[in-house]
Amino acid sequence: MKLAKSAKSQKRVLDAAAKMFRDYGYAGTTMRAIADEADLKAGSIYYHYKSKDELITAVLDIGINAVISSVEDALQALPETATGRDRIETAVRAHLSAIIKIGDYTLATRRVFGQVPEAIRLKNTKLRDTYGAIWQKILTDAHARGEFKTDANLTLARLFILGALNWTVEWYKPGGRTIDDVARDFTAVVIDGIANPYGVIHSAADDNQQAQSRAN
Amino acid sequence: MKLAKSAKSQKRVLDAAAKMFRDYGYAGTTMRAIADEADLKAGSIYYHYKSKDELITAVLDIGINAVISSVEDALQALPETATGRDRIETAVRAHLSAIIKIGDYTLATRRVFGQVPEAIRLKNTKLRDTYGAIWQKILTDAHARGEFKTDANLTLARLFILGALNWTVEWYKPGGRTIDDVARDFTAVVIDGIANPYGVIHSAADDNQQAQSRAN
DNA sequence: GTCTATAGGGAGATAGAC
DNA sequence: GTCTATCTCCCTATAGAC
Repeated sequence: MKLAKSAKSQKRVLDAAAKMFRDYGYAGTTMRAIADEADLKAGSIYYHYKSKDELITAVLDIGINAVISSVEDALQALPETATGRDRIETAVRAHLSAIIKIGDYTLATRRVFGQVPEAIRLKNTKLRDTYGAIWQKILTDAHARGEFKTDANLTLARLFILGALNWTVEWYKPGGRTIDDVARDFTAVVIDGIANPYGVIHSAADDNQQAQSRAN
Repeated sequence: MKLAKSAKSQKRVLDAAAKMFRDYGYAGTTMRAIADEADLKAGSIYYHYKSKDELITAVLDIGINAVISSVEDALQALPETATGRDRIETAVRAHLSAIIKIGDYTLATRRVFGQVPEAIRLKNTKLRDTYGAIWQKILTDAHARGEFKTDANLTLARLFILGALNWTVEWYKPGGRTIDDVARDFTAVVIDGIANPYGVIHSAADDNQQAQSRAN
């Protein structure tokens, strides 16, 4: 699909805006800086966007929406019988994929969210709640199926998961660990924990037995 | 300990700065706004701090240092024999305590870190690495004692923990859940996971077969 | 220590040429 | 569609009175 000239430079402006907002924050990003990055002059931006507020709104919405739809699509592709573990791992993978594809937007979203004018923030908050609800559903459904501890604190678990996921955008870089690896290990921590299920049997002098017994 | 007049208004300026940086970001916060919040005039701030950069540096350092020393102190108060679980729960509790005491600084730190001039950011990065190292040590020590799964991905666990902890400052408010509750449940998720250790034994109507096949 | 006044530089946004 | 030129406003920081 070929883009018209207008749509093409509009996208250039949007990409540039995401990158600058990400690095310099909302107020710290000037229309001139965005224009430079997008290879045109400041005045020309106003042909595509009425104001700086309209630009940041677009960036914020894209950032969160991309993650939401990536995760939703991946979940819907799963069979009915998928377990909570399957769903968590799948959702984490989709979350990371979205970040890689549009990390500038996602990072911008996370970094400037607390700084934009209130009206803009409120609009975007609904989308964030939507994303939280997706995770809440994954957890409560699996809990209802008896997959989790009866007394597991699902709300807290969700907050931890979302916090950890929000943070991935700060450290996950393509080229290192694969998405699949991260998603698997991430899920393992949340689902199984890191504790040795056989209890502490170690004693500094003889960790041989330990290694053997743990190899089951 | 009574503070001299100078020290008192210096602290007022600092507190005001933390609050404004938190809400409006680095560039979005004006010296006038800080002055208003601190009940003096913009010009007077320069008697206490040479520049806006010096102010943000002070706020960033306080924000991260308070968390570091709170956690370090709490860990040192533990007996030698404390397990990884003890240490994690203690560290989480100390982290949350610090946030409650100086949440404005902690939030400011988290929110503006990505936006300050590079020189300032680099200086603060060392402190952040220090904090990461504290957690890494908790995990690797406990792992060496055989408390964790042999193949547990400690680096990822650390990133998970730090991400989740960084996020607590966005949702944890005094008056709701107690710090002790959050710390306990947080630790439970990381250490034990949320999975039902007895396998899936529940059936909604009759997903028995499904449960059996999953019980391996 | 805190004030007022202001220098000097950029900011967002608009108008009109091309 | 994009440019240049410019309006108006507000920023950081300084100087000197009190």
